[in-house]
Order: sequence, then C-alpha cells, then structure tokens
Amino acid sequence: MAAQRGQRGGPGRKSAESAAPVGSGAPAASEVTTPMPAVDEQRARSIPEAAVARLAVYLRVLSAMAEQGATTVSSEELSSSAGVNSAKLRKDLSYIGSYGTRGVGYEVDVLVGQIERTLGLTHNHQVAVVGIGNLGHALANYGGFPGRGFPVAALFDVDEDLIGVPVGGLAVNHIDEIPLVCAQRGISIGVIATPPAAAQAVCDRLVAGGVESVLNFAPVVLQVPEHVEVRKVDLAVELQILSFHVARRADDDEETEPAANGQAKGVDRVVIGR
Amino acid sequence: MAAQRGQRGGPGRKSAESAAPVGSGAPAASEVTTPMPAVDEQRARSIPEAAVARLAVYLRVLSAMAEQGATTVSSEELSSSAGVNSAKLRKDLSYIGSYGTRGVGYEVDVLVGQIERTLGLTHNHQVAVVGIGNLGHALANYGGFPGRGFPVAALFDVDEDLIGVPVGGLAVNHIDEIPLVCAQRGISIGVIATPPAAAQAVCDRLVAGGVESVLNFAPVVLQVPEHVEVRKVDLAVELQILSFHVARRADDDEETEPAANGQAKGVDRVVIGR
DNA sequence: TGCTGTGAAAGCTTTCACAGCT
DNA sequence: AGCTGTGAAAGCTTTCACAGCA
Repeated sequence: MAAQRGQRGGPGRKSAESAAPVGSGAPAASEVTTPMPAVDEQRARSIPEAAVARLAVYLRVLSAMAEQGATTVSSEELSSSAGVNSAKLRKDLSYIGSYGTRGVGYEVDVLVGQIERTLGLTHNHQVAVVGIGNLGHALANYGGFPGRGFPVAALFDVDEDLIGVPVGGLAVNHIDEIPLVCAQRGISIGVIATPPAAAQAVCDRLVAGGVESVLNFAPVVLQVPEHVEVRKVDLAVELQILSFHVARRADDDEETEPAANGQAKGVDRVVIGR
Repeated sequence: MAAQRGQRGGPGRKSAESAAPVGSGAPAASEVTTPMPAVDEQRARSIPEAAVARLAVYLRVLSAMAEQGATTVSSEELSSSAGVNSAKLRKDLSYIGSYGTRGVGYEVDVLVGQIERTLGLTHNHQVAVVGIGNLGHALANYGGFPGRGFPVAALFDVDEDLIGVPVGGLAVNHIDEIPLVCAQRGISIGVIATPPAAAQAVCDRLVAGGVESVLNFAPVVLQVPEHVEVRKVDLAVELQILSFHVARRADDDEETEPAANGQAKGVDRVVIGR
C-alpha cells in the first residue's frame, strides 16, 4: 500500500474526508458517548448537518438585509435571496425554534440573533492559520473573516524567513510552536493551508495544541482522533466536479437528436438516442 | 434590498448556493424553476452527485498509489486511504462500471483511467481566474491545478495597475474583456475570487463569454441561467459550521450545568443527570 | 478462499400541502 | 387573507450482507 500515511489510523484515529459533507461527529463504530436517548431537550443537537450549512448562508443574507434597514422578511423573500426554496427555509428555521409570526414573516434581528446563537457565534473562536503562502496570506487578511466572530489569532509557517514577519498585523511563528501557542492563545479552529506533504504533521500538532476543529485546504485525507472535526476544501475536487457536469452536458447535447420534439411528456418516450 | 439581485429568478435564471462542501448534500444548487427535464432519459449519466465528489478523491489517492508503484488495490485499502468505508467505495465504483476482479481487487491504472473518463478529465478544461488578489494569486499559481487537466488560461482584474502584469506566467486582462477573451480561449470554467460586490457582474460576463461552470469564492448567491453550473466555496460558512460543532460539543460536555443559558426558548431545560 | 458487485433495508433530506395563527 | 410551522410523502444516500466469480 502506498497510501497517504500509516493509513490504518492507529488507535483512536479516524480519517476525515468530508467535502462539504463532514462525516458526522457521530461515532461510527464505537458508541462512545451518546447512549442517552435523553429527553426532548436535545433539540439543538438534532439539527441536520445540511441545515447547519444553510443557516450560515441565511445569516449572511439576513445581515445584509439588516444593514439595508429591513426589519422583517417573509420566508419567500429570504429563501429566494439565499437560493433555496421557501419550504426548505422554513423547515431549516423550524429546527432552531419558532421565531416567525404567521401572516407576517420573521423579524430580521431576532433571526440573526437566534442563528448566531445556534451556530455558537456568540463567543469568539480564535483561529490559527498554518502555511503562509499565497492562500495563507489571503486567509490571514480576510479581515477577521467575514461574518465576524473569527479573529485570526496565530500564524505559522516553516520558512525561517517568515518567522516574526507580521502578516495582517500578526507575527508568524514557527510550526514547531503550534502546540504551545495554540494552547496559550486558546485557539479553537485551525486552518491548514500548507502543501499536502506537511498537512498531517501540522494537523497532529494542532490537535496536540488542543484544537478540535480543522479546516483543511490541503489535498490530503487527514487522520484525526475521534473528537476532532475536520472539514476540507479541495480545489481540484471542485474543479473535477464541474468538469463532470461539463462532460455530462456535452453528452446530453449530442445524445438529444435534433428532433425538435419538444415536450411530448406524458408518454413513455424513452428517447435514448442510440 | 433584500435580495442580491433580481432575486426572482427572473427569466431563465436560477440562484446557486451549493456548498463546496458538497458534502452534505451538496447540491443545494438548483431549485426554483426546474424545467422538468425528461425524467426518463438518463443512462449511466445518473451517478449520484455525492458519488462524483468522492470519485475525485479516489482519483487523487489512486494517482498517489500509482506513483508509488502500486498496481492493484482492494476496496478495503483504497477506501481507508480515501476516508470512506469499503461498501461506499464499491458502490461508488459500481456506478462507473465493473472494473474490479473478484477475489483480487482493482487494477490501479484501469481505475484511474475510468474515473478520469467519467469526470471528463480526458480533454482539458481551460480555466479563467477573476480577481487577482491574494486568493487569485494563490489560484493562478496553483501549478495548473493539482490533479492536472485544468490549465489556467486567463486572468482578470479591475485594477489598472495589474493589467498586463504577468502572474504565474500569464498576463492579466481587464474584466471588461472577459466575454471576448473567454470566448477566444475556449474557457470552460470560471473561478470568481473577487470581492462580493463584484461577483455577480463578473459572473454575468463569464456567462456572456460562454462559460458554463463557475467556482465561486465570493460570499454571494449568484444568479445564473439554467444551464450554468455553480459551485461555491465560502470560508465564513465553513468556519461557522465548525463553530456549530464546537458549540455542540461544549453543550454536550456540560450537559448538566444550567449555565445561565440565555433564552431557553420555551422548552423546559430538563437537566438530565445521568 | 477472498473480494467484488449489488439488491434491499435503513437513514437522511427535500418537497408537499395544509392546519393554525395573526 | 397571508404566511408560518410541520406531519407525511417522496427522493436521495449510506449501510448491510451475501451471492457470485476468480
């Protein structure tokens, strides 16, 4: 086997390869903690992963609306601005509670507040960026990250020439200091923007420093302990998915004969162009 | 405003908000006006969206293995390196055909070839990057994009000082030239790395230039014609999802301490002892 | 014997469509 | 009248588990 690493993850390791999908913190094998069917108090816990991602989008749209002076929105307005349909939006919002007024709509700031609370944005999460190349720079200068609440509190790189250099107003530290610095500054989210070969080692150090959430830009499947959450953004994968759609479209086009047949639906016209 | 733009989907427009994270579901994309495509006309083209994203990952892992001299892999090996379970991997591969040998495994290069074919990587897709800031630079220098097959063939920006300047060996053009240049160079994928305010206008120009696939890094919901595919990567959203998990974890941990939780939202916080 | 390929079951998500407030 | 909140249906995905071939 060649694989990326000791692939067998070893004890207590899981591999993370969630594109967007995030595996699910749910312990697949070991039942670890969660044997509790518990009371209906687990409302917040049961928000579908997919809905969480959309809540973040709604929040952005709502913030923009609030900035423009809007005080209320209907599910129809908000959903179309967010690019989803209204039923989905209402369902998503229902997961965090009932904050709308029937016949009227939602109050913008109430919604903003509730979504922020749900996403845990009420207390800041210190972010560390590792790998200060072009991408790292971009991330470090992202202005505290839009949607605020994510101050970049530490930067790391291997390059000696970068150590101590301020980037976006923060000095770069050497990656060997990751565990120490992360612990000291209470970093809760680590962003990996290093070359793939260095990613796993960096990740291990982040974990050693107490980081439990990682956003990985390196094209590698990271192996992490069970309790660490990893999300990844992979450029090549995104492009390949687009490529797939381009190819599919091309196929469809040539497959659909010039038959101007239009819509003859209602009939079992299995066109299958030879 | 409320919305980002003509929000009403208008004529032939749809809004796109797919997560990069494909993940989760991935396609939160299309909605609104689905021109009800002939439901029955598909063939092998019906590979689940989620599987497509994973195929790209398998491809990366397989390439690495091939580079190390491996000639065959079992579903177990490949799946663990890719961070998924073997059943899922086999199911995913089954969508593209039966290229394995029972009792043995898969031949690495056969699989590589088939996945590349499926993803449409056999013929190059010219890529244009718009917005040459830190992120744009990072993208332009991504070395033809890992997983090759995606040559960056055009760069655009508004900044007059950048026009003509070579970045990663390619001169920057003004965004007004997007339609022309894209058409001339046969760009099939456009990457938007501009500030949010400029994204929609840039997207419109890309579409005018014949681009049918867009990868959007700007935190905006783009409105595009029905035939255009959009995928988005949103830093803030990713961080917020991680934040949600951090918060959830924290809640679980205390699970007993009342912790003066602000709004209890109409639910009796039953403190489950356990 | 060992490992792939796959129906079928189980789990999620999305969509429908309508009861219930304002 | 208008719009939210939600069971229930419909659609996807993932997981199971095993027949089938090398």
